[in-house]
Amino acid sequence: MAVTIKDVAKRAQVAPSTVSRVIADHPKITQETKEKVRKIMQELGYHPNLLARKLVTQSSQTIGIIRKTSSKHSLSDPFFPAALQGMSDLLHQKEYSILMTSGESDEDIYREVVNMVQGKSVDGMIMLYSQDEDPVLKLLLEQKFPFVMIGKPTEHIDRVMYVDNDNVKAARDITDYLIRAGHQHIAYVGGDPRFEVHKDREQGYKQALKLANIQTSMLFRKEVSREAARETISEMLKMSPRPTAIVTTDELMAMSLLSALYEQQIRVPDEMSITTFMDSMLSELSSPPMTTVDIHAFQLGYEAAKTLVDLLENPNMMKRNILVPTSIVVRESCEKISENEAIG
DNA sequence: CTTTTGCTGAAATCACATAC
DNA sequence: GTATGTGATTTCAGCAAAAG
Repeated sequence: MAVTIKDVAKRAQVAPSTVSRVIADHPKITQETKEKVRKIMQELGYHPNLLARKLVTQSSQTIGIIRKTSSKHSLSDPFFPAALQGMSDLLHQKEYSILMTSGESDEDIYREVVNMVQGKSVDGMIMLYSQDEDPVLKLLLEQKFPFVMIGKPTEHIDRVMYVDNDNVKAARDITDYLIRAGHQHIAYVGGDPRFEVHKDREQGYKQALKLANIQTSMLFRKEVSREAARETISEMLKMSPRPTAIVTTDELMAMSLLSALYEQQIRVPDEMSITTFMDSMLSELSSPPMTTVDIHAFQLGYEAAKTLVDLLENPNMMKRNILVPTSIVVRESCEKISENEAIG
């Protein structure tokens, strides 16, 4: 039999309620009593029964994390571990544990979320994505379940607390950076436009071109794979005028494009500049090292978790959204070009 | 003598399985 | 079909001792 609060109480010659208050560090218990009880807990190897606690408090001290439907790469995408680190950093401080969806399909994930919500296995959720017509979002809103989104909601924006970058501005900035480096023909390789983040960045790219009076936009939407990257690059090489710079939305995409450029013996950055969002070790260690838009994924995760915990502690709190600033990290993958080269 | 402090100890409560 | 047991928490009336 496991040691219970009553065993501790008996041994320490106090009431069970006193032991409970010691655990909670209640201010009305003297330091002396606390020390005595804690010593007994040590001796007996007592640990609170979390199931029992959950039963009475109606809280699991657990946060659910909803990943987007995984392409096979979703766990290798450096965004995920970086954001997870930020979330677990704060959640650990606040003594919450983490429960993550593990499903591969939309249906699996939806079912897992239903289980978490209806089964009350988590107190709140963090969504790691924002997608059009998302049944998961609909469910959370209908059930009035506490959650925070990383990304900007496409609908019900007044009812959702979210943490995001200004992706439109970030994409505009990085495109503008290339324009000011002399590039006139800038290709953009985006992701699935059902996700808000991809829409925003695409829009930012277009805005920058428009502001610079550049007519030709070269837009690609590809999945992340070696094959798709090869296709993209060979399509680009056939274009006239040929792009001298690439903006990508996804770090893994950037790496696969870099690899495809290498295969085609296109020199980076001399013949082709390339830049991406997200800034992990991959960008730092690639060859050449990659100029990136650092979206501060750690901070996105951290702020999302912080907002959620605040909300759980104070359910009536005012709706709050956070924009995490982005910054351009300059490395060797982009180069200035002269007017002549740009035309030729 | 009254108030405050620091506790007591019983009871209600939670969701659910199993026993009666 | 109802009663019971699980373990921790919270509440509440109440008590003894210390403080005012």
